[in-house]
Amino acid sequence: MWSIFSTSGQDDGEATVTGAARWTQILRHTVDVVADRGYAGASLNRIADHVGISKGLISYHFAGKDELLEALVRDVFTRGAEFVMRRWGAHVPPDVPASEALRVYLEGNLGFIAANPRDVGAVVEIVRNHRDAEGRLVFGTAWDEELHKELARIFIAGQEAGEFRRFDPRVMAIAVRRVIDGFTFQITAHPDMDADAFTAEVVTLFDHATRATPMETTTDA
Amino acid sequence: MWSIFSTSGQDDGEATVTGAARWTQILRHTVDVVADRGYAGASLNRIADHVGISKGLISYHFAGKDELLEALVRDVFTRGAEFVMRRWGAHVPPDVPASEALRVYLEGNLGFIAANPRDVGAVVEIVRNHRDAEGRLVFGTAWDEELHKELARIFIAGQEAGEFRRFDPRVMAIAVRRVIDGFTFQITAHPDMDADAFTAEVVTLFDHATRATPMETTTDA
DNA sequence: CTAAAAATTGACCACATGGTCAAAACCGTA
DNA sequence: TACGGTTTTGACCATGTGGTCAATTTTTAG
Repeated sequence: MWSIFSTSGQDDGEATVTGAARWTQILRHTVDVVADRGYAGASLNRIADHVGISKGLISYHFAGKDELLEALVRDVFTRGAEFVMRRWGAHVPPDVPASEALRVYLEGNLGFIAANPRDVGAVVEIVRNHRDAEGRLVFGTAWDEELHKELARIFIAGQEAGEFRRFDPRVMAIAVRRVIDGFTFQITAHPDMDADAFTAEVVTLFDHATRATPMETTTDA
Repeated sequence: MWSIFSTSGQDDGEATVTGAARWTQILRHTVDVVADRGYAGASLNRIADHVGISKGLISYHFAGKDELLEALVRDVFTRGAEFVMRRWGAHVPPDVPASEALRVYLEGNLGFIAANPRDVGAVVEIVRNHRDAEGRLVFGTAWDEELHKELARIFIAGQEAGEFRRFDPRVMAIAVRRVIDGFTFQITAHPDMDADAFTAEVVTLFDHATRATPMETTTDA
């Protein structure tokens, strides 16, 4: 699970302590700039100004803007994966019912977002906008594909166990991911919202959406 | 309903036939460029090249890039509203059950997207990215707010009628809108997908998500 | 204390951006 | 044909972009 990037933790190629600190500092400020000026507004100049350093220094620590953004995405993603896995390990014994797995998945993801809204916001912005020279999304497609496959596995397991009704796992996966990402926007736009209440609503929503109705609990079609 | 823009139909300020034709032509090509190069990749130069005219001519027909993008959004939005309203009028007699209203809402929206994926894709791209000089989203917030309110009305009606279970109408509205917009991305990434099947799945999903379970059909808490 | 290494600056580059404008081409019509 | 309005171009502008690099400061180690 969670395997788009094979990286483990800090992939920060900086040798010295100073270097690593700057590296982190630049990433943190990049998050801020992207989060409140958007992908298009996050120029190297603006980021440098925001950090309080010269633009050249960014180039000293990162090969180019692409690498900076990639590092940002990788960093937040890795932390998110750790966060979710920690919860998973704590709450999910082997062979849990799929509905439990789904609940933990949702709570984990929404929990991480609630705790790091700006970071996740920046990542979403980048994933949704960063393109190569030919105009193809750099992360976009593969990213979604991976996350959807992951969820689909949970759904299929639940359907085979008769726990979930029959539905297209792909469509349900899209719905779940879309709602999760939507939460990022919501919490950004309304920072004072009740994240736990939102989470509870979403969990219930998808519980109803997936669970087999008593009469449908039969075997195959 | 559907009232962010008070405009009715073509707001095209062009007096002559030629002018109106160019106006439309530029908008159509802008859709194409935004749809496959993204918001950031849609420069006036690229749009002009794509149309086969000089950049200056765009400025002749539109006061600026902002106005061009606004016109684009308004145009597609208006057509979408008409599309949905037509279906509504055809299929929805007064005092329909809320579940029917929701179904028609979903089918209308997804139907329009399936019929005009690139146009809607471009609009989503613009709405999600276009910012003013201070970095605030120009459409983003108000846009969502309006659409959510609309859906919330349906949900509240359904809950008052005992047809829907008790849930936060706001959260459900967010979920519905997120899934609808997600469909735009899906159909863009996989143009050969089965839109009707997807629609059916989504309708079922939200039917389960909203409908009151037999035992819950009671009155208030 | 000194010399090498690391970190940092600021000037610079080629290029793209949105926007302007005078000149030219096009057009209907008197 | 000549006029007047509309349409269209292409050169131009100020600004911003990502990126480079020699020169400089700061840190580290011998």
